[in-house]
Amino acid sequence: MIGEKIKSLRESEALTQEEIAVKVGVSKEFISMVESGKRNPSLEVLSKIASVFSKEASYFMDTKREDFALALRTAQINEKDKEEIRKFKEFCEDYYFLEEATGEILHPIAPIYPDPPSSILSNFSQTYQYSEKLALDERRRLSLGEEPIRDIFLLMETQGVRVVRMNMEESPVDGAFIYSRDKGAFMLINSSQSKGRQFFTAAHEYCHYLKDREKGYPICQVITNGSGEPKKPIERIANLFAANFLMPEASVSKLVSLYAKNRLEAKEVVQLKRYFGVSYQAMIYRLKDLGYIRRPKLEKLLQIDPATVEEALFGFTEERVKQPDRLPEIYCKLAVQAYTQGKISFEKLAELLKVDSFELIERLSKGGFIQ
DNA sequence: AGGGTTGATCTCCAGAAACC
DNA sequence: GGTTTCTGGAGATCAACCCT
Repeated sequence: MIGEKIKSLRESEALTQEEIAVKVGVSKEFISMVESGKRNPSLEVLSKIASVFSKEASYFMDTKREDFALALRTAQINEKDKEEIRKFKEFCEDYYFLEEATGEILHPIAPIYPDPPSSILSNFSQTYQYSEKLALDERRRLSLGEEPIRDIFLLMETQGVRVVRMNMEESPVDGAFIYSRDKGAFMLINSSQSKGRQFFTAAHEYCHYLKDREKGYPICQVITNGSGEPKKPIERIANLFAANFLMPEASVSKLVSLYAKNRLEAKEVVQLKRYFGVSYQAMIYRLKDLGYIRRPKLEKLLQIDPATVEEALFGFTEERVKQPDRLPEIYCKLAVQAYTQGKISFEKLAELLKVDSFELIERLSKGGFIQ
C-alpha cells in the first residue's frame, strides 16, 4: 500500500525512482524495492519521501483509502479557490444525501480503463496513441460514431457522473473531479468560462473518471509549462483524451478536406469549433496537432478575436455567453422529491435549494423547481 | 541509453546463548 | 548476574541484468 502510493505519486509528478532516491538520499534500488513492497522504509526515509511530495509521513501510513480522490484542472490555486473546492465538496454531500433520501442513487456505469505502461509516458507519440485509443474506445462504447457531442454534461450524467456547474468568477480553476467508492463521481465545472472551454474541461475530467477514479488519493492539479502544456503525464493524457474525444481525427479531417482544404482562416476555425462545441483555442491547437496548420499560422490565428468573427458569421457568439450560476436540474428534482415524500422539511428544502422561504413558495407554486 | 529489477553482499542492531 | 559472543533479520548498496 505504501509502495503503491509512492509509485502513483511519483508517476503523477513525472519523477523517476532515481530522482526520488537522490532527493531522499537513498539508492534507487531501495526506492524500487519500497515501491514493489519488498522493503519497508524507515520512518526517517518515509518522512523524506513524503516531503518530496509536500506531504506528512502519516499520509503513507494511513491504510484506509481517502474518501475522495480529487483532480483539479487549474494552473494555480489560491485560498479563495480552496474555499470554492470546499463548498463543492459540501455540495456533493448534500447531493448524495438527497439521492439516499429519495433512493435514486446514481452509480458509476463506465468501465475503468487501465493506465498506460509508465515506460511510454516520456514518449509523446506513444502517449498520444494511448490517449487517442482511450477516447476512441470510449466513443465506440457510447456508440457516438464520428458525430460531435452535443451535450457532454448530459452524456456524463448517463454514465454516472453528477455534473455541478458553479460560477467561480475570477478563479483559474476550470474544473474538478472527485470520487469516492461509497458515493460515486462528482464533477465541478466553472460556469464562468465559455461553453467551449467548459466542454473541454468536462472531457478532461471525464478522462480522470474513466481511468483514475479508483486510485483513492488526490490525483493532482494541472501544472502547465511555458507553452501551456500540462507537465504531469496524467494531466497531459487527460488533455489529449479530451481533444480526441471531442474532436476525433476522422471527423476533423473529413470536414477540413470537404470545406476548408486550402484555407484554414479564422472563419473556418470558428465554423469547426461551433461544430464540435469547443473553444476557438482548443480547435486551433487540435488543428495544429493534426498537422493542418503550423506554428506561425497558429500564432496568427490566436491573435484574432473569435467573438468578432463569430458574430459577423452567425450574428451571435458563444464566446461571451456566461452561464448563470444555477443548481443542477437533477439535484433540484431530487430535493423537491425528497420534500414531497416527507423525507426533508420545508426549511431543509429551502436550505438545499439555496433560497429563502418566500422565494421557495413562489417558485414551487409555479409548478416545481425545475430551472 | 535510461529506467527499473534482481541477487549477492555488507552493515547495523536487538535478542538469545554461552561463558566467566 | 554481568559481560561477551553469536545469530538472524532489516536496511541499504553494488553490480549485473532486463526491458523498451
